[in-house]
Amino acid sequence: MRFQEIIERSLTRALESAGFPEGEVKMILEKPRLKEHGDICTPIALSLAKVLKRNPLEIAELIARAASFPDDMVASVEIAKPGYINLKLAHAALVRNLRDVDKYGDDYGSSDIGGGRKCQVEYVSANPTGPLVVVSARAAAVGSVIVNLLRNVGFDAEGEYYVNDYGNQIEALGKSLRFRVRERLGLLESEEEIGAYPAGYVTELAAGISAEQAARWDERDGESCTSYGSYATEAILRTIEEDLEFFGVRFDNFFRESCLHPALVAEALKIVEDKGFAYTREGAVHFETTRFGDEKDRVLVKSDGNPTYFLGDIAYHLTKLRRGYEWVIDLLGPDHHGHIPRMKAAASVLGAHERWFEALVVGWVRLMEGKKPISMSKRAGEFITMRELIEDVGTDVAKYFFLMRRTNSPLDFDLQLARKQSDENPVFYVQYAHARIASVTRFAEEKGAVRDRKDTDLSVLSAAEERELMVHLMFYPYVVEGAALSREPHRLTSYAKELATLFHQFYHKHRIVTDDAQLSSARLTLAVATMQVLRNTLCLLGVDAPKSM
RNA sequence: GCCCCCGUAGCUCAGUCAGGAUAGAGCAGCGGUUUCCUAAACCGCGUGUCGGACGUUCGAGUCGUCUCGGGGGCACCA
Repeated sequence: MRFQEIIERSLTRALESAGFPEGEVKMILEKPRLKEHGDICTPIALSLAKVLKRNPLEIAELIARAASFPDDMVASVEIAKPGYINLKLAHAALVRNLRDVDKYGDDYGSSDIGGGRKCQVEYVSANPTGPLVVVSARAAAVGSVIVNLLRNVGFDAEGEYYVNDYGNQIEALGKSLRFRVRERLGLLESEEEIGAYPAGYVTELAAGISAEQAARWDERDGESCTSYGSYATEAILRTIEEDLEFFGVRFDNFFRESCLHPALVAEALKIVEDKGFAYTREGAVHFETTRFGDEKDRVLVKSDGNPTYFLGDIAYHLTKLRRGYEWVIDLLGPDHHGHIPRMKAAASVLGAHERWFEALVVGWVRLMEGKKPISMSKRAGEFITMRELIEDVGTDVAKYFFLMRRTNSPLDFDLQLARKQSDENPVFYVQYAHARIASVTRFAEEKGAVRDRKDTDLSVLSAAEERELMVHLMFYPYVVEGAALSREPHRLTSYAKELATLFHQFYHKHRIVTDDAQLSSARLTLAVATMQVLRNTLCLLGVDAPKSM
């Protein structure tokens, strides 16, 4: 059982025996900002004071007196100013945790609170009409970490990429490709237009198509350009997959929109109609999403008889429901946040429970060269791709930058800063702590210093820096759990940075490998535990944990 | 016009979901630390209208209303 649970239970019992109503207020454990306030605090008495209209300090006093914590868990209980109850962890608990880190290793911090429930995170899902751009890189970083986090706390989580390989845009892409092919072959007629995708990568694709091939496609498809379209889509999709691989992001599945047509799309439509949420106006079938709080009703079938993207998306989510996911998370691009209400409406009509569908919006990424924003225009074909970004700054740096901030907040990505292989670059700070410990263990080995797992007397770790480091290690499972349950990867980067700081401070003040075999062994145990937790954190972030730098 | 996101230190951001203890980091700037396990490190130096106003509260960066500024969305496109 986690220490938080033990403490929560003790506090709940204390509330009971002191005669305070249980469940009236939520049990909250916090990490105090100031060291003097102990390791854990709870404002429970303050919350109760509000409900009971009594003096919070008195309540805190009564709870503190009624509470009995295990001696090997809590060393002291204090009440403070407005009504806080501050707890100090027992050294025995910190030591026990150190042994747990050693024992569980890569699994330290994982849990089973997900209960094996099957869930899915859909992310990136960029249209296969061009290379991935920078905002997709951010989505890739964030989405993959959310999958890692959910798995780590016991969910059966999968990552999926929805491939929109169907519809107008594919046809438009085909037209642009045909233009480039005919351009190369000198077959262009004066009135032909380049179409929606003038960028250079289409020209490159055109180079791989022979005159014979083009002639066959033209004969078969005429103006629809479907063969050009599917050729381009497949080629682009392959580079997308390669680029994601290069970025170290792996999907469990690429789901193609084309396989939804026409059967599942028809089925989805029928469900909306059968449930009475569809009507026809001006020849188009509408979905009354306004009944679920959307701004306006949305078209499902256009008056030309073709399904909209939205209907396809409903069919797609129908498959998610049928594939047995107990909940699904969609990472949406910043320009798609307006789709959330209609998707919630759709999920509801499909019969999903209230919280089945969750949308997370990934914020904008603005690339900066120092203070200057880099202007990008997708139409003009001027943009920096994900590939170019990670070739420029490296995958670890790119990922870390994307994961340092809250998912939905806009991000200025400073290329100048990211390129620097120096202390200005936060990812190296954390990696350096890991490499430094690895180096110390090598040194210890040379000197014959041993980290004896069983017999080491860890009670000698009594310095302030040692204690703080141990406390922080103890909080790791709590941080992972919080990051997973709130879908906030940036908590991991914050945690890693703090842990690195605490280690560097400890390292600076105390020599690890000395003539004192007992002390060396104890400090090595602490250092190695820190390395393990740094590695676990970096692993969740998908960032390398180097043994030397 | 309606809706969503953002507005916290010179810069980039945590903290807002669960209201509480003197609002925190990093970077930039200035000064210091190495006979000793990696100085990609450590230590010291911060007078912030938490965009603004009003409200709820014993208590508001956090909740509510209004407002200002920045971005985005409001297609029978995907």
